[in-house]
Parts: sequence; C-alpha cells; structure tokens
Amino acid sequence: MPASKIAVLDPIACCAPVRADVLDESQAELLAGSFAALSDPIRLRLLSYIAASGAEEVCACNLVEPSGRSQPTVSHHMKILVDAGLIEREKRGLWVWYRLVPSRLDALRSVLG
Amino acid sequence: MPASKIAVLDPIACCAPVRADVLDESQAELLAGSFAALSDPIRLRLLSYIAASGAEEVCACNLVEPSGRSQPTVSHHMKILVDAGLIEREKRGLWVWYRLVPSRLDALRSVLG
DNA sequence: CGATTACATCGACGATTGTCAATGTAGCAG
DNA sequence: CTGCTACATTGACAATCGTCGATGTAATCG
Repeated sequence: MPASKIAVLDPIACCAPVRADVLDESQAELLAGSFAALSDPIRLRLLSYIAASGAEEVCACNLVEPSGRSQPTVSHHMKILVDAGLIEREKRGLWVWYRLVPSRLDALRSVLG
Repeated sequence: MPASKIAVLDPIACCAPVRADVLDESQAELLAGSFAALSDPIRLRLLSYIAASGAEEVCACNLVEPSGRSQPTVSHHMKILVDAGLIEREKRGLWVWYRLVPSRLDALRSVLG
C-alpha cells in the first residue's frame, strides 16, 4: 500500500508498516517442530499419561493399551516426542522407559507468554 | 504383561499399570487442534509479527510481504489461526485487522505447566 | 544353542497439509 | 453505474502424516 493512498483514505487509514522483532525463520522452524509434536491427540494423551502417572518413568508396555492404538503406532508417536526433545528414552533390559523433559516443556510454555 | 511375568523378571521389573488422570479424547482433540495451529513456521511468524508490533491490531496488508508467501496463502494461514481462537479478525472498510487473543494463549501455556 | 519377549523399522494405504494461480466478493471512488 | 482495491475461496498439486500388518532386532530364559 503506497503512502499516497494512506493519506487519501484516512481516517480509516491502514498501514504504517509495523516495525517489530519477529521470530526469524530458523527459530520459527524449530518451535513449529516442537508444537507439531503436540499437535496429535494421541501424543498429547501419551504425554499426559506420563505426566499424570506420578512416577518419573513410565514403561512403554503401559502406553499401548490405554492409547487404543497398535504397538507400532505408539512406538512411532513416542519417537516423534523423543525427537522433539519433550521426552527421554531409556532402555533397560527388554523394556523401554520414558521420562518427561520438563525444561523443554517450560521452554515451549515461555514462548506463549 | 501378566503379573506372573513381573514376579519372574524382578528386580528389573516393569509394569505396575499406571493409575492416572489422563486427558480424555475430546480434550486431547481440542488441544491438539490448537497446537496444530502453532505447528507451522509461517503461522508462528505471523503471530509473532502481531505480538511484536506493539500495536494491538495489525492490518492484513502488512502481513503478506514479511511472510514471504502469496496473499492467498497468508489468508489461509490467518484463517487457521482465527479458527483456532488464537487471533480475532475484524473487517473495517476494505481492510481486515487482526488482534491476539491472550486468554487463549494463556490457556495453552497452562497446559504445558 | 533355540524360543520368547519388548520394542523398532518397513512398506503401503488413505487422509491431511502447504502452496499458488485463477477467480470470486465486498467495499470504496468517481 | 463502472472500475479499483483488499481480501477470501476454489481447485489442483506434491509432500507429509497417521495408521496397521509384517518383519526385523536385541535382550532374556531355558
């Protein structure tokens, strides 16, 4: 919108172009990836299940049945959460244990404030 | 995992099934939708642009150029943000103005805590 | 060793997503 | 009315996503 137009169309004027500190592309890409990990209801419920468990660790074998999805599907979703850094994975013996990463969740939360 | 197996495999035991208050499906669906709106870098930058503008409203005409996307694409993304309740839309004359909805952002933030 | 268990990876499928050019629509100017 | 402007909608496309059955892998048991 050219400046001449702004003057003409006042007082319902638009468009003094906004000066701002906007997220740069790489920051936005990173954050969007984190939020994408939270953008599936199954993943939210898996996270919630761990958070609400009271324990600091939850065994993968306890995540399949309440999620109502197949074992490969749950494994897939957990990998997405781990790759996003929201959850840590540790294998002990035959079992795999998952823990929240509170610092990562805090970081996301602070972005929304 | 049957209980008999747990006993056998101790002390690296797994699987006392976790008791928890987990997000129910409809809550998870709703939240996932909100996070999905934040899962695209362009949308994060659009939001950030409004937040960082200093003004409480930003004209749509100021969002196209800095986003580096076409006008229809920006319109599409803004609609997604509005539908998610993160942004409010108001048309005045030829122009459309967007405002953040802080209460909605607060709600999302509180979910991560 | 072979059998079993817990989980990951692969391959395929339909569904959703981001994108833009083309077109539609509503409001303003003359 | 006619033309112009700001934005929305449509239609098409490639790309990504969620899902599951089948299969692979690593660790334990006997």
